[in-house]
Amino acid sequence: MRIGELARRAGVSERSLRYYEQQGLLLSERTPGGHRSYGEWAVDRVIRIQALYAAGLGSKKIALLLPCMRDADGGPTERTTGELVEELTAERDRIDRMILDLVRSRDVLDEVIDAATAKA
Amino acid sequence: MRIGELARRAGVSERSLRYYEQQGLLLSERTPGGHRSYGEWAVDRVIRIQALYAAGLGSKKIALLLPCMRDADGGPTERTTGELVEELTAERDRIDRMILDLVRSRDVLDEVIDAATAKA
DNA sequence: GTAGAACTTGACACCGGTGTCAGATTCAAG
DNA sequence: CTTGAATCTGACACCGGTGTCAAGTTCTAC
Repeated sequence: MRIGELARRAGVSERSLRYYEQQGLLLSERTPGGHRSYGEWAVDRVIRIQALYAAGLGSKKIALLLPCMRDADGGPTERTTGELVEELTAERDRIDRMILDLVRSRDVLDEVIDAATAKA
Repeated sequence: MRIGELARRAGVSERSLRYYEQQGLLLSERTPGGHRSYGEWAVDRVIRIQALYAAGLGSKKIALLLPCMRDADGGPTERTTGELVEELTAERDRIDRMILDLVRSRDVLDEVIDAATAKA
């Protein structure tokens, strides 16, 4: 499939897909004319990339992490090095804290919403 | 207390505190010489502001939301308008989705970490 | 009074993923 | 062919909370 379809199916812009490729997160075959061409595996990968971005990871960390993930994209599943494990653990802990903060903020919002809704 | 102590106790920079004030999120008394002075309530408020920022809300939304929160700061707890409730509900749903994404990303990280750790 | 820490305002820069525009090229269908 | 849609590369801008520096003022303790 080509970039337009991938963008639509993965729910991101074409701009972002080209950016991901530039960051080394997403490979593409090329047609003789230079247009990008993707296999089915690309959809899942892009969605995963999005999730990691949303989790606050930067391109570099994601680039290190992706090859270590056993996936449907048949990647080589590289050996995770000790140093990387440390970084990933730090990221996981950061995400855990972020989740706690978010839950609290959501509860605060719920409280306000409930108070306003049940003001009957 | 003054800005330095507040910054230390709330875990943010003085820069941020001045910015919050500029955005109308944090009031301060002033000494005759113009230095900011805060009561104890400020610590909780700043922490709450931080949590909302971390949840992806912008200054304007937070400014609308803060007066509606019943708190230890003795704020007037303004009436939440219908329009605001809609916005807040949208924010809450967005945060919910964000939490789900984060949990999934964290689980992915855990998987990679476990795989690398238990490779014995 | 006086020294040094703390505070003031104002300005400039950054980050990094994304939007968007321009101009050129390619693809697919008639 | 030809034509219109799709894609290509490259560049510029944005956002918005925060870091940081500069020059000046205030506070506090001796």
